[in-house]
Amino acid sequence: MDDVDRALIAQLQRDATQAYAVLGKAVGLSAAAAHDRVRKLRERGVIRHTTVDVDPAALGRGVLAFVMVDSSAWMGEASASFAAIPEIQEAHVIAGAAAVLVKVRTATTEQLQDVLRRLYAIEGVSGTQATIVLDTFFERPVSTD
Amino acid sequence: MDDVDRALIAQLQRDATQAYAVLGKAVGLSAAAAHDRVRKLRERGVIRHTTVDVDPAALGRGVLAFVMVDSSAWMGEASASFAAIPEIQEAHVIAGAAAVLVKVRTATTEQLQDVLRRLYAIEGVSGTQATIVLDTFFERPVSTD
DNA sequence: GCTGAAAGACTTCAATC
DNA sequence: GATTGAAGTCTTTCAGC
Repeated sequence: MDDVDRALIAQLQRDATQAYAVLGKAVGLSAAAAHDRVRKLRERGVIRHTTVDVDPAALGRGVLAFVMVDSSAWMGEASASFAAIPEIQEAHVIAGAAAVLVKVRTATTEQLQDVLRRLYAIEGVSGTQATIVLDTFFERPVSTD
Repeated sequence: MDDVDRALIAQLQRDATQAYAVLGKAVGLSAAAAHDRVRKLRERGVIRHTTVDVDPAALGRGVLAFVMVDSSAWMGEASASFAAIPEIQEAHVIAGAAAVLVKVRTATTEQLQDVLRRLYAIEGVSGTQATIVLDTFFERPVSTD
């Protein structure tokens, strides 16, 4: 994991459709060498997978909210219960109270309310505090700096 | 934007390196037809770009926190100030108080403290409340369901 | 809007330094 | 590890339906 690897990752985060010849030239490597480096980064799990970034609004998910989910019990094993709600994009166990922070995307605020209802149905959930996002400044890949 | 488009997007979110022949077969289309559909989804901005998903820990960003940034003034134009801090992965203007919610990834909690210091240096910022993530249940693409 | 085929470009591997 | 060159595969385009 040296500076060349980091430069390759930064390039791929920007555009993973680049040909290895172009990618190599950008970091000062031949196509085959760039290919070999990227292959190893994938093998080692540094690069998990290649995906597409989709406009949430185009998929009918224009409303973004963060919801703090309070619970009366340890939620460390409740991952599947949250994953079963497709509107939930992320779920994190947080420090402090026994709580989970989730990132939710819905089409409307009515649907957000419905997600809250489904959250309450999860065993142990005792409360929710939703925070609606008015504007997203940016969402970007993990920095390689 | 029909069910076939949604199926194509779901496939690409899972693995954007698939050949169009494979992609087409998965949704019941020829390679050329799948290619044409995906090209149009890109043109229309539904698919914004193709990227790689990187393990944050491998990049020395193993600590995740969400920070609520309170301010004494309207923060609607402060995007660049947040973007200048590479440890900040996301920044959202939220409803309620004049506040911004940011997602931060650092190597250590000491570095998180340093990010808080840099946040305070932004014009108008009056306070921060950091919430450290103990465990991430999941982070996934926007659902096509 | 889809199919099938052809041309060109890219990935991928082996040999070599 | 990196490079060069060759082989195989995939992307991309276009005429036809």
